[in-house]
Amino acid sequence: MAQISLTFPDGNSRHFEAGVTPAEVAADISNSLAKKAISAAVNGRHYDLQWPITEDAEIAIHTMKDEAQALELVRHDAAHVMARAVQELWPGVKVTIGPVIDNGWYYDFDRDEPFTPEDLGAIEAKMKEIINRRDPVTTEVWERDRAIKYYEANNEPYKVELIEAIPGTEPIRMYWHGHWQDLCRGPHLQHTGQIPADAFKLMKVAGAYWRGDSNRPMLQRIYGVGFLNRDGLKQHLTFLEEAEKRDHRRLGREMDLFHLQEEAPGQIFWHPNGWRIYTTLQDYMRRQQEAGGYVEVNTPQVIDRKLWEASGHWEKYQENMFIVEVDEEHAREKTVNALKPMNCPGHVQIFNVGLKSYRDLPLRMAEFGSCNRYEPSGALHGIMRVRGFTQDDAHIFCTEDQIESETKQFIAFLAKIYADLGFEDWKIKLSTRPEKRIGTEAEWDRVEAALGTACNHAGYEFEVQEGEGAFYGPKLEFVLTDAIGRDWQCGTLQVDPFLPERLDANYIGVDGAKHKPVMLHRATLGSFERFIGILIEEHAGKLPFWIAPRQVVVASIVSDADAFVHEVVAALRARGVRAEADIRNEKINYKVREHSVGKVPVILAVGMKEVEDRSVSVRRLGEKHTHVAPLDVIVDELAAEALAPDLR
RNA sequence: GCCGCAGUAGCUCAGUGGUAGAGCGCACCCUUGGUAAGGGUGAGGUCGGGAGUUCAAUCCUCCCCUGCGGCACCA
Repeated sequence: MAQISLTFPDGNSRHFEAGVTPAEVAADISNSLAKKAISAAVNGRHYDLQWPITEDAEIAIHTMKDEAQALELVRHDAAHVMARAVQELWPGVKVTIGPVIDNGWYYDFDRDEPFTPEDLGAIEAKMKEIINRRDPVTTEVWERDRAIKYYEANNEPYKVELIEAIPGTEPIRMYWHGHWQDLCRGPHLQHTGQIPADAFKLMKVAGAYWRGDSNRPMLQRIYGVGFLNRDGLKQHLTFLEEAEKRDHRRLGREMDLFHLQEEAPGQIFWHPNGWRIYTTLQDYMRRQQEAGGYVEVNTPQVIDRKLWEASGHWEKYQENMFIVEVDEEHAREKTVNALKPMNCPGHVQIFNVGLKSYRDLPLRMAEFGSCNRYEPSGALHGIMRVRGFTQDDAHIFCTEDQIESETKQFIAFLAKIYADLGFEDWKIKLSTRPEKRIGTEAEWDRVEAALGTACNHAGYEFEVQEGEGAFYGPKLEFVLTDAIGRDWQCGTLQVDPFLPERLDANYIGVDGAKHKPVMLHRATLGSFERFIGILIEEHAGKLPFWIAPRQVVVASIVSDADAFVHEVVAALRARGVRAEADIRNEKINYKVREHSVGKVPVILAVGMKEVEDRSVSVRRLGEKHTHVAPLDVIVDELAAEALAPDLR
């Protein structure tokens, strides 16, 4: 038998027979390591303890102390144990796939009856039982045909389909947890007893399409979360509870910012407090855009279908558009119009008026464009995904040569704004050519590279999403995260050489001939609605002072101070601070509590002492202590703080 | 759009085949209180909408709407 040399993390090497498994290596080191081992790293690859090693390699044996690997295995085995529990409880339920995800795993099942919340409890109990059996996990590589026949005989058609999709070069690996069997690429734990039985929880059941395809059967997905110990689970559940308190829908109600109601699904009724946030942001963005070399325009809401046909929206996007037909009885001519879902065709109309020269490029045309899209009902989500929204949209008409510098400039523009708004943590995704696309490979090569280099030159990393680009061009997505870790695309930059073609936009080049400009669609915040949602969740409602809708409440401690309260409010308002008086017949404790819950950044309390020396008692949100400041000092201080970052 | 769950007072929620309850909030009164809920009294509901079963429906059945969690979608 051939010998191989295995090198351990401490640098020592030893010889073993080729085909030795990590389990045997561990046993060779010590009995206790053999018991504690969960998997191995062999030349950097996460390796099952049972897989044979056939060549010289670097090896490390993992135990539960190797947290990343342990979590991966625990969750993966828990997914299998869950599937086993389901099949033990309800024989005949078909199994499909069950991957590890953030914080846990899911497994998709095909079963006629829906799983109920009570079922989850039963499954959890059965899982604990299986874990306690400490069933060994074993594995074999099977011939493809044998595996297919096996699954056909067991009435598991989804598994057959999975095997058929595995490339011929890959082994078909079967795993057993005791007598229960599943197709799996591994690796896995030694036995089910290595799963901590008190550190997982089944969270919810949801529908999910087989292979993510809405034309295929709807399966039932059970989600679980799992950790290495009870504390890990507890921490996660606490995090979810805390996240619930940051939910913008809840804070929107508590802070009296907006509401939604069933007569206008997906559209927002902005209350005074919410609208102050909106207009403050919009004013700020308008200044940024002016400074950034944009011109602002405004275009119609309701536009004849002819223009949408020309732009291609009628064909490609109609099912997402609100179509407006004028009643024939009331109109001399019946026309079919659509509410604009995007601003681009309108902007091209403005570009097209008069002849443009290369000297006009790049032309940066901005609009706070109010759009309506008929989003699928299931996609609606608070104010983050709505049917009526306003983009801080702009289209940059430029030459292909200018794409890179415009992109770079835009990223810097966006980064500054995100920083001003308190976001340091965001990421860029580059979506590249999709399967269905127009244009030549060479064109795609050029524009994708231009976006990528622009990012690099601007000093930003990006994640590539292969095939996720628009059919007309690649795009950059600027992604922010909500309270429970869901990603939302906010900013975007998309290259579009196509619309100028369709809508016949031209400029006269240096050569005196007509040329087509390239269009960059770009948005910084994305939509005010979504961005405000993220902003609320990011700050848990405690918005930066300059954006806070109610910046200061001046509260009287005794009613004899009421007159001075009004004087303080007036002084603040005169300096541009959003201040309100609270002279209600309530104790100061009550007022402090109420305005703290309402996330008012500053409470100024006024009693007789303050009246006498013309001062106020200052209490900042989140701080327990207070201090007394002379009126004119605090007015200066808050007036300075109320300025937007770009005006300081 | 698909799967599942839910909809009772402004909010959070309890409840019953015989037309409804709590806490908070709101109004009024007492209280003038020094930094996260002082006390009392009172008003407030077509029980999401429609149809059906029943002597009788908020409750049971069906359809629809909206919301929530996922999936799909997201120019």
